[in-house]
Amino acid sequence: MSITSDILRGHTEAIILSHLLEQDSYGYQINKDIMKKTDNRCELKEATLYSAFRRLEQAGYICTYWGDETVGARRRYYSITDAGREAYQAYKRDWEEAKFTIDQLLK
Amino acid sequence: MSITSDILRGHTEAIILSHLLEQDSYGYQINKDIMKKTDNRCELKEATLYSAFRRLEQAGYICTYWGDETVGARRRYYSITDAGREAYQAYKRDWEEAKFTIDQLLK
DNA sequence: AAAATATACCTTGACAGACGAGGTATATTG
DNA sequence: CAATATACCTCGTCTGTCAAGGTATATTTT
Repeated sequence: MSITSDILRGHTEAIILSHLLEQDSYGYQINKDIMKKTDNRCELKEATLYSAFRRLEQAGYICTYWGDETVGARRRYYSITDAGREAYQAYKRDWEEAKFTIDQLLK
Repeated sequence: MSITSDILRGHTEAIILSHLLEQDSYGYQINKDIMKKTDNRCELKEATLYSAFRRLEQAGYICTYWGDETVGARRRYYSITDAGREAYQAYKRDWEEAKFTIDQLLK
């Protein structure tokens, strides 16, 4: 059983930011890590992931740089900014409150 | 602080079904009740509510009938069906699992 | 050596749900 | 008699997800 798009929606950016709190990473790796962390219950589709990266960069929550791979495909790394860290905390508060509120309604 | 549309998304139908488990009700009342239950943290906008009613009816999860008001505006009542009750239980399981999964990702 | 798979990036267009803005009608209150 | 509350509804816009497609390099399998 996997999480539906409509429930996932609104959490994508927070999930990415959370991941970048631990360490800089790149698209393909983030994708794999999220699946692994959740035993494949949650998969951010590539198109979803990349559109979220664009929004996060636009908002100044992440910045990017190319890795210096000498072998293999090039990697675009993402790094969380201070504004991103603040945004993450806000997202997290929203989530805690939303959980409470939705629980109130689904009795 | 109120819950964002994107987090709410995917829960609208479940929230309505949950409400109808208690008793038959009509749009305007459901709207007010939800706001009251959540101290105005969650408001289903009218357009959102009515489009959800259409989907739920289409799916056979609710059925409707007109109230027999002798005074005041007419009311269209909604009633949950057996299929609706089952769908609600499925929604609820999804929600419990989604909570767990998202919590895993937002550390 | 060729084919398949894995790693890694990306874009385009369709789709669905939330909602702002608008509309209708009746009853009550100031 | 105007304003507010109750009660219904539709249309069109916006936004995030994702299926489908593309590129390029490295490794593994046949």
